[in-house]
Amino acid sequence: MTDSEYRDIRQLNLFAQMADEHFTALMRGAYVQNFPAQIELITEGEPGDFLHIVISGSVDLFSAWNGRDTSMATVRPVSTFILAATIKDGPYLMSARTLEKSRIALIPSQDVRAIFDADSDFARAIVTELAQCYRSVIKAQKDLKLRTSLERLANYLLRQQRHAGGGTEFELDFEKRRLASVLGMTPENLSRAFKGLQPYGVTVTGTRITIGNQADIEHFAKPNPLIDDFST
Amino acid sequence: MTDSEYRDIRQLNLFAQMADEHFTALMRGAYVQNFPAQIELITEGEPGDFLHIVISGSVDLFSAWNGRDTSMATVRPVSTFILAATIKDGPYLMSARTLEKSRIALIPSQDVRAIFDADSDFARAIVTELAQCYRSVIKAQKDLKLRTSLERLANYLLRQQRHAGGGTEFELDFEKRRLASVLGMTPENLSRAFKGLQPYGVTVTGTRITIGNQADIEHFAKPNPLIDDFST
DNA sequence: GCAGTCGCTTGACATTTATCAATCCATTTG
DNA sequence: CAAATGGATTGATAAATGTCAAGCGACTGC
Repeated sequence: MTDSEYRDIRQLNLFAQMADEHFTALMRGAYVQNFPAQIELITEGEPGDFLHIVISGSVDLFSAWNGRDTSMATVRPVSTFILAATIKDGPYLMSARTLEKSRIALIPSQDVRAIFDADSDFARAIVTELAQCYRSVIKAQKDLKLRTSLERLANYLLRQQRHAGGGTEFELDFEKRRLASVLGMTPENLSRAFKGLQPYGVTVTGTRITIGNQADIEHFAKPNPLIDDFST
Repeated sequence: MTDSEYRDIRQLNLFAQMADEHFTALMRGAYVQNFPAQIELITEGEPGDFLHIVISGSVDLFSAWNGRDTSMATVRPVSTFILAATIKDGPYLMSARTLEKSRIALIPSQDVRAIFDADSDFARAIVTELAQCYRSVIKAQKDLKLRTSLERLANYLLRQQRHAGGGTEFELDFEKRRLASVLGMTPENLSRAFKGLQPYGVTVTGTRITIGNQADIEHFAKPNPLIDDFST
């Protein structure tokens, strides 16, 4: 692990406040590996032996049942994933695969649990992180249960726009087939949904989105902080 | 609060291991109140000033957007709800209403956060509880995204059957309109879904369910521990 | 450069789910 | 007891969403 990677990890909310000694201990036990694209890092159901950190690249969390599968989330650098399985010492509930060439750090779950007991700042950070994750999933659940696919897409675009700086033009940050899966629809339907947003001034060219009329699309999407804000 | 209620709360996973002194301090600051049925205890968006504990009765957690609403979960005695808002010191993401006459304890969120810092056993219990909650929502999300409404109902019935002891006959534990909302469908569709399960040996009389052919319904439902087991 | 691959789009169609209206049925209430 | 209420059911219909098949277009690799 390079010094700069080490510092990036140290600056994550999860690790920022803990004692140097404990952070060093965690990092000493960590493995860092480079993976090519499309490698399955984790298979759901396996024991959650490692806390994962994406240092670079990106990772898709997905799940399968009865021949179907769905993307649950995308993890981008620098952040951790599957903290809950680590804490509960339970099986992974989601599988994970690299979307591109990625660098991943693996910290043994045992170490995380041991240092949780020894470092109260780390304990507090873990609690905050878990609460944040929980609330994110609750929001996703509300999005799914309360909105149609067209509304989900519209609100996704507004979130993405804000994330990209708020300009009228921005890029989708992943391929459409996976966006469709994240939004809980088929790729065919996503195509049609983009067309369905044209009357509200949304135009799409490849991965480039243009919001032609901010008021129109917002009036349609009705974004709500209790569903769409990252922070709350 | 009666002695027996006090003991019931003490025995919750969240409070079982903490120091007596700290538990007593939490309880000293708590309010206990009786509410009639159909009272809105919490409105989403308000600051999460209290950790709630259902002592008796039951509470529906729900959310609304753009004129629609959906039940997210039902809380039954004895357990806590909206721990995450308490921890994050953020707004409630869900509203809560009593389903029947209920007795509720309210613990100021500040107290919870203060004692979290002072009692490492309590801190550990909170982390475990949050991880559990997170994983439950992930499972609910998989249920919603990977299954049709008929499949969700079939798996719900199997879970409920197991929860009721595993016999061929058992009772639904809440009214159908709300079951429909929890499962993400309309009451009309739930009615039809019950009919749709008849070919698999499921019969319904009021709130009483009979599983006529265990193998048949399981073959259709394909329950999966990573979606349907409470514990994992 | 060109064949092959893969993702995206489109159209036709099927399935699933929601909506609306009417009715049934059990429970409550006067 | 009768009327009223509210949930449950049913049927007819509409809307949303998925499936299948075909074609387009960009990128990849020989």
